[in-house]
Amino acid sequence: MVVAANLDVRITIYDVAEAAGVSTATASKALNGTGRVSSETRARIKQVASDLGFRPNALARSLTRKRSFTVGLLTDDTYGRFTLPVMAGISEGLIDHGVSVFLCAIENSPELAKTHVDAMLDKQIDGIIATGKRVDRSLPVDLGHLPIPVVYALTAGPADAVTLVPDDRQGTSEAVGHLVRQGRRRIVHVTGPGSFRVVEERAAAFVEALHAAGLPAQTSAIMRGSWSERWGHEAVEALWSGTDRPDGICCGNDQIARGVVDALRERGVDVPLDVSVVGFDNWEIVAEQTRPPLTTIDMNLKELGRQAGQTLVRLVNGEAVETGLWRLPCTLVVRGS
Amino acid sequence: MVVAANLDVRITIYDVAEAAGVSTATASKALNGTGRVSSETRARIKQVASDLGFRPNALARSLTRKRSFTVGLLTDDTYGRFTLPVMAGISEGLIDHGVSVFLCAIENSPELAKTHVDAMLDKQIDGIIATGKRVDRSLPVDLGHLPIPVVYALTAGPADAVTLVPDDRQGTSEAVGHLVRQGRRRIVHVTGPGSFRVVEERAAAFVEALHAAGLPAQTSAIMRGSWSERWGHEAVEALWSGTDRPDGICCGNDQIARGVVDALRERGVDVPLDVSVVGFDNWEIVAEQTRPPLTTIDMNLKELGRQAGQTLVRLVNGEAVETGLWRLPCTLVVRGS
DNA sequence: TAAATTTGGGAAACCCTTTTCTCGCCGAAA
DNA sequence: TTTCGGCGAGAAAAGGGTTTCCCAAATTTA
Repeated sequence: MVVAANLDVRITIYDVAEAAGVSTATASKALNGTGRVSSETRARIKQVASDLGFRPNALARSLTRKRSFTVGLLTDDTYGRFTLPVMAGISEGLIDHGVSVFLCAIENSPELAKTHVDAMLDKQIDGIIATGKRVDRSLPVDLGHLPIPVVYALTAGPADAVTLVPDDRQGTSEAVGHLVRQGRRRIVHVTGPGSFRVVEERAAAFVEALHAAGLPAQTSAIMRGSWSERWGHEAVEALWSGTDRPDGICCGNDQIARGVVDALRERGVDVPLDVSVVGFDNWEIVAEQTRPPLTTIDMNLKELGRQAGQTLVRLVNGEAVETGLWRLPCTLVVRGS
Repeated sequence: MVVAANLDVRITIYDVAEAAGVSTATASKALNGTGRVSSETRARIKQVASDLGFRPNALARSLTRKRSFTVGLLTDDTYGRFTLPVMAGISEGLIDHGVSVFLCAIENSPELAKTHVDAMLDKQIDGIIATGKRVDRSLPVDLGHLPIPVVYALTAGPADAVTLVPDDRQGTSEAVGHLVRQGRRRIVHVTGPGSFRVVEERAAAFVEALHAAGLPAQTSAIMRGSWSERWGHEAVEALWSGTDRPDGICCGNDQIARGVVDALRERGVDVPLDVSVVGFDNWEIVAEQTRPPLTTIDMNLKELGRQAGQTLVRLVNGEAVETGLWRLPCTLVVRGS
């Protein structure tokens, strides 16, 4: 049988105290495990609280504790391809600590960002996580002089803050390493626009990885374009119109890789028999639908989000945390290409 | 010149009252536009508050007002293709009302969902928006007996609540109407698994739209499969192995449409010269990269999110709102297919 | 001019919890 | 038997606002 709960009458600590025949001070101490309360009294109060279904009002608690167990999540990425796994990781990593997350989609608008930040400050949030879609761009709002800690994830932050990003270099090494292990010797890098810092980082790592494998690395082996399938097609056309055709292609993202694989198939080049292709991002919707499914690099964004959340909690708790850029490892995901 | 703000010393209403030479009661009334205060006094207090940079502590305010100007957003969709635009719309539609949004990724776990809901209830949220990836599935938590209003968006809700979904029927009509206007007469529908309710709704609307156009509509013109590019390929293969080939294909989503278009191109069938193809979802990353770019149906999910947020606010304000399923119109987006 | 209103503003209670300070009591040491 | 220390518990003061009276002065009405 279901007992009709008095949903619109919240049980307060006064009710608990009265029912247990103690003062609210004692009830509070008993319930929170602070202060000095005899174990019998403590047990009794806890029992009463549980019987009554008492749940403390977090607002009132935050008012005195000056901790709201709430943090803000700022993002300029409504498209969400990168941000969403990060957000999910943050949410997951924080709920265990009883921390809730305010979502703020700021749309690249400084005014909107300020509105959100002010609203959250008024709500006494404990900290902020800033996240975006580009590691080399910062959000259109200055979070540097806030009275609360800020952690940056997948967006540019100041040097004296913690900024979490995927380790693009290590990820690229993994990709090249895989191609080398497949016996590939003529490897090229088809990547995005040089205006993206990750492009140059990965390009440098690409050259380095080839060297490490004892392979020649011409800079001509690095082809920059857009982050699109179209560019994958164009790159293949350019490569196959010459005589020095590659047998391994390391791509800047999965969309380019998809274009490359499609273009190769259309030319009758077999993947992975004739040419091996590795993508980047492990964007499953693209990687799994490619024929054959893409071997690619996963940036472990969910884990990155989780760590961002936990780092923020540590900062809020006053723990010392090493500032600067944290590069989190990427993982090779082997599929069919 | 920048004045160094005392960031760690919050200005309270006591400070404002003292500086203005009035009581806190008067200050509160003046700032909130309530009670009876002379217009000069009101103006003076407002000026003082602004000079001091006073911002009320939302926690303290919520404690007495019993309104926290915070709502919860529950989602089981960490992949986010559908949810993210909805979330962005919610966030945008609510910040104008000074309402912040708690993000809860519940991952299909009832325990996690309950943890989140309890945490938010403790934080005195004013309402909840439940959102998901399937209109015919509900979240793994019962939100029916909560003391606060709940709005459902893109997920199944009880009949006595407001549930917002895209108008799949109208969207399908738009798609078919477009094909008909292109002069197409032999139109088929390549769609997803029959286990999805939207599939059957769209199928029914497809038949209806053909009738309305005076075209014959056999049920054999509806081909159900998976939501994948692969299925698009397979469907084309099946269709073109017969003699009764279509000249218009209405697809269940953009991925299927993409597969269809690719398969047609590989067969040397020209899109849109020989065959017109319409997708569904307007998932830009797919639609724009298809060759030619996909004509498709946009579900206006951001607008749906915005309306969900505003509806929730109205419910929180005690306004009467018509319950049941709200079908929000879709829009045809014409591209090259 | 006296009575009845209206007006502007303040005192105090309230929202719910935590925390500090105080105090009585009991057992142990002197 | 007195003193001291520790223990358990409560009173009261935050914490930062809002809101409900209530009162005195100014204004209107009779």
